[in-house]
Amino acid sequence: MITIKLNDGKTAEFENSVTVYDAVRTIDAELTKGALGAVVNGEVTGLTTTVTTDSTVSVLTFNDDEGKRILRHTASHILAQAVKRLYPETKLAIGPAIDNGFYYDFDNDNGFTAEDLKKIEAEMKKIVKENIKLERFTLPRSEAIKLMKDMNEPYKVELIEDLPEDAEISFYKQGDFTDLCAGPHLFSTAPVKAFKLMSVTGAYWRGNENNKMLRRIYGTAFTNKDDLNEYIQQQEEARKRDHNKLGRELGFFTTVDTIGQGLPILLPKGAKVIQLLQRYVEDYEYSKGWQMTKTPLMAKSDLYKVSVHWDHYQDGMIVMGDEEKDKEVFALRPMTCPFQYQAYLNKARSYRDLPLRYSETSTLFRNEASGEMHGLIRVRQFTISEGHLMCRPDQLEAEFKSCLEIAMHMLKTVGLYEDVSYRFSQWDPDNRDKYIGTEEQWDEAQSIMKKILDHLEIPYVIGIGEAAFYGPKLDIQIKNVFGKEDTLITLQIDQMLAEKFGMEYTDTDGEKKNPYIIHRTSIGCYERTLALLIEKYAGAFPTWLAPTQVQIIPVSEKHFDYAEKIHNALKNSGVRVETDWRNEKLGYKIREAQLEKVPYMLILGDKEIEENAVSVRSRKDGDLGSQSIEEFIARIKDDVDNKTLNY
RNA sequence: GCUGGUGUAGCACAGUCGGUAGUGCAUCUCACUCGUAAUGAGAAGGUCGCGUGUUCGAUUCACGUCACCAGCUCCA
Repeated sequence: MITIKLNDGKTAEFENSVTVYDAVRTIDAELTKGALGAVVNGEVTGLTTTVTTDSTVSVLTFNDDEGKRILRHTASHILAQAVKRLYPETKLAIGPAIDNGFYYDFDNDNGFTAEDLKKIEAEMKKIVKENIKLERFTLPRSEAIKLMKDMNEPYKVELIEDLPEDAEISFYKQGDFTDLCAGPHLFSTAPVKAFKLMSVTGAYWRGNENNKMLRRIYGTAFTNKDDLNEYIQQQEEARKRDHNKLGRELGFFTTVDTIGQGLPILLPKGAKVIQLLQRYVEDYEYSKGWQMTKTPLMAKSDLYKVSVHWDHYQDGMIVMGDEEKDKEVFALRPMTCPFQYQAYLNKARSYRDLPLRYSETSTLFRNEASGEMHGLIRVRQFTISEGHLMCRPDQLEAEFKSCLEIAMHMLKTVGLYEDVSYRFSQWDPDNRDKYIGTEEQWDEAQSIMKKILDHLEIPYVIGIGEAAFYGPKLDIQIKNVFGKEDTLITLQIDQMLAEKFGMEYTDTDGEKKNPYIIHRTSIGCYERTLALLIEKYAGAFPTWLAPTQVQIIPVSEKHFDYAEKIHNALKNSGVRVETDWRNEKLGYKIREAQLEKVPYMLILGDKEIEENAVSVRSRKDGDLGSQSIEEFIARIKDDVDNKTLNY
């Protein structure tokens, strides 16, 4: 006899073995409703798994992340089955569940058109309706390979060959379709009630650009149509915030064919927001003991050879000239490090000089691959709040912490603090060519950073192979409206470049030593930050960051004199004010200002002139009634001084 | 760089199965002098992304190229 215990405490006994589903149904049939999978003794499994020992079982539904994954993983198999039915020559690669859905990679020389997707969806509907049972079976390695060879699935053969010798090789079979898969899966295709194929794109086999590019079909799946429709609607709503659309519509930036890719024009509104951020960051950094440098935007190749960028980063640099032909070859700088190091080298340093904190609002140039550019998020020229901090080993933790605190402060101030995640980016020991330094140096730098991060209780994930070539990083990550993650802020520990540059300090014992260097940014690059702020606020910036804070709307031409008086009063108080001098109806001008997302409108007519007041309309709350100009100015100043994030 | 898609007036989009193009908003002019999300009338605005080819004729077809979009790879 075995005892099965549900997580709510109810138990039952069974002979020798029982499937998870039967056990749950026997103990509490209600729980089988909406069940997609289960957790048995802490392990996620399918409902048809057989249990042979005393076990604790809980049921997974669509409300559980793992439940969603099971449904969507099966949906990806249904997709593959439909594709094989319609296009039998197609080869299968991989098809996992992902955050908001699933995908499957296919090798199909003809690709898939939008029409094909419709056909595939129709076939998938049939498969769901057929209510096909999924059966799991395992095979010894050689038989598994033989099966996949017989089925003419070379990618699957390759996958099996790469599995460890002792791995259990499992397959899932659903009717006329069998796939190599670790599972778990649904017991049948029927619960995949609502799904949609979203797009077809290219993806390299095994994520390696030297491999063949496969066709990836993305889709999503839910247990009912309402949830699917809600999700699609949410996606559409999110896309309305897309900075690349909204930022252009609202006049923050534009691009011009003849200038080139990744080289956006920041229009007055975008430039204003960046100026406000930049001033704030520079002043704040200064208050925290950082000194500003201004270093050249380009240098001879000699500098980059010292910094090893010439060997490790040349593809990413804009190089002017040809070393074969030209006496001097220049390159635009892709980062500020080697330039600020020259400031350090300007004189002999003592342990008393450290920590030395150099900041710079630094314009950088990177020759990104042509397909990488994206609005303001990924560009070829950008300006970053860059900084390098040279310190002694005993200062490293406190200084790293203070750099992190500045970054956190900035995230809170602009309102992105809740939206970020942390990645501890480490080197990849299996890919030595990408990095300089020894294994011991990497172990040391990474263990120092780990200690600091653990000590500060930073909830990070580890990114293998994401480190800079000279050291590990703490990357502060953020997702855009499409769910794509980018690095917003980075803090790096570098114990290699100081030696390359001959940067030293004389320690208390009279010995010359290399300082540790922290590479860091406090708000990341301004273009990217602007993009994410546009998406965060849907263009409706908090008052302290709004390009225009107040729009004055005279009721008619009769009120222009008074409008001018108020305009000047606001302007003299440092408020960013515009007046709509056009001869238009009041309602029209309000609508325009509202669509421009100006935080405050002031309506000025006979009534206000008589009362010597202003009527305030808030973008968010509508008509706020009238008040004196002094009161209104105080209100704006309060928003600005407190960096209120009300929007 | 790769896969797929897109490119028609400032913006959003029609359209031409090959005979040089429209609608709405915006712009300009005139009238209205207006009270919290669009007043009315008129005018102007486009070598249909760029180049080459096919053709009597190309915005439409083909090829190339540039830019934009999504994804992959890469990265702040």
